[in-house]
Amino acid sequence: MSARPAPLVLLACCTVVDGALAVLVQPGSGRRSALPSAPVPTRGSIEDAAAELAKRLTGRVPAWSVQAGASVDAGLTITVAAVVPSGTAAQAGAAWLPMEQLAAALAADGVAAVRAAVSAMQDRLDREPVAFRLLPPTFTLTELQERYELLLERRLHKASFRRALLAAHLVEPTEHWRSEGRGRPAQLFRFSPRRRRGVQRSVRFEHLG
Amino acid sequence: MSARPAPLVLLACCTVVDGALAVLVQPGSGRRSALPSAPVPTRGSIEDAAAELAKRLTGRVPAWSVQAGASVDAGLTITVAAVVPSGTAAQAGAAWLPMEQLAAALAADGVAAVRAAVSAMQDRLDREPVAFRLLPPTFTLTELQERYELLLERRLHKASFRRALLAAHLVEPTEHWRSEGRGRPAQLFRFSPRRRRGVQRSVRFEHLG
DNA sequence: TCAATAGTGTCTGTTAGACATTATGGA
DNA sequence: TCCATAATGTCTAACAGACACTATTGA
Repeated sequence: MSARPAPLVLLACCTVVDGALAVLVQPGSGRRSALPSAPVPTRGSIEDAAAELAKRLTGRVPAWSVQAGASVDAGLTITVAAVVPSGTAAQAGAAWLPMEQLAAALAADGVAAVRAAVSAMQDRLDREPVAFRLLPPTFTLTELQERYELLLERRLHKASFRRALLAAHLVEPTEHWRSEGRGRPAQLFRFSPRRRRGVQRSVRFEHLG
Repeated sequence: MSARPAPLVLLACCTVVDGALAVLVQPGSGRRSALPSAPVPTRGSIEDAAAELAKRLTGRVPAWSVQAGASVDAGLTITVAAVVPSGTAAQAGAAWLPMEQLAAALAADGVAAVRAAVSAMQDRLDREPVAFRLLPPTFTLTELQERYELLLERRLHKASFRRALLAAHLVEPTEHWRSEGRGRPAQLFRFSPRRRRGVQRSVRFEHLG
C-alpha cells in the first residue's frame, strides 16, 4: 500500500493589475504555471498557512481570505482564495497572471481552483469587504465600483451604486481629492463601516433554478 | 515523528423533525453524541463519500449537499452539509438531534461544524434548491415557506413569499390538494424550475460591515 | 355557525435604474 | 473653449411589506 500524500493548501491569491483581475502563480512543470501550495499544517489554521505562503510571495499577508473548497485529485487539496491590494508586487519567482490567460497558463485543476476561488469571493461580496481589500486604504468611488464590477463580472449603475453605498454607511470621505488625467478630480474615501441596522429584506429566488 | 492521521469527512446531514431543523448524530464518547465521519477517499469526490455515509445512516443519498469548510483540529476535517426530506428515518444507531439541543449533546467542534453547515446552506439558499430538498416531491407553499424560515431563522411575509416564488417560476401546481386539520385544503406543488431570465439586480451592501 | 387555514387583491413606501444636469479640472 | 470625468437631482417602474378580504374546509 502506498503512503497517502500530505494534504495541500492551494493558494489563489488575487489582485488587480491594469484594471483586470489577476492571480498569483509560480513556475510549474514544463511551460505551465501553477498555483502556489504548501502542506496543510498539523496545527494552526488553514487560512494562516495560506497567509504565510502569500507573504513569502508578495511580501504581505493577504488583506482578506476565504476557503474555496476541497477536492481529491492527486491527494487532498484545499483551495484558499485571498486578495491583496492592487500594486502589490509579486516576488520570489512568483508573477501575476491575468484571468484571461488562465486556461493557457494553468493545468485544468488549477483553472478549476481559481474559478472556485472567484466564485467564493463573489459569494462573500455582499457580506464581507472583499472589494475594499483589493484597494489601498483610500480610494475613489469609481475605483471601488470597478472592483465590484471585476468581481461580479458585470457592469453596475453608477448612481445606484453610490446611493446604496452611502446608505449602507460603509465609507467615509477624506479631505483629499485625486486628479486623474482630464476630468474633475475624485474625492478619496476610506472604508469605515458603521453598525448596520438589520433591515432584512425578502428572500431572493432570482438565481435559483 | 508520528504518522499524520487520515483526513476525515464530517457529515452534517440536516432534516426537519416536528417543525424544527435537526442534524444526524451517532453515539460518541461518554454521553456525548458526535457527527458521523468517514476517511476522505483517495479517489472519488468528497461529496460522494459524504453521500455514502448518509446513505448508510438514513437509507438514502442526500437530496442536496455542499462543502462547509475544512479545519485542522485533531487532524484535518472537511465538513459537508447535506439535506434529506423530512420524514427520512435515522437508522444503524444514528438519530436526529434538534438544533436546540446542539450545545448540550455535541462537543464544541461538532457544534462549530453544524453552525458552519447551516451557514453554508443559508449562503446557497437563493441559488440552489436547498429548501426544496427538505421536502418530499410535492408540498404545500406553506410547508415550503416554513423550510425557508427555518433555514433563514426568520419569519417571511406570506404574500410576498408567494409573489416572488410564482414570479420566479420555480414551482408548478399539481392536481392534488391536502386537507390538514381544520382550514381550507392547500394545493400541492412540485419543484419545477423554468429557465430564469437573468434580471441581475444591484449589489447589496446590507450585510456588509 | 364558528374557527382555522389557504389564497388573493390592493395600497403604499422604498428603491433600482434611467436620464439629465451641474461641477471641476486638464488639454 | 472644449472635453472628460465626478457627483448629484429627478422621474418612473418594480417590488416588498402591510392589510384586508375571499375561499374552503372541519368542528
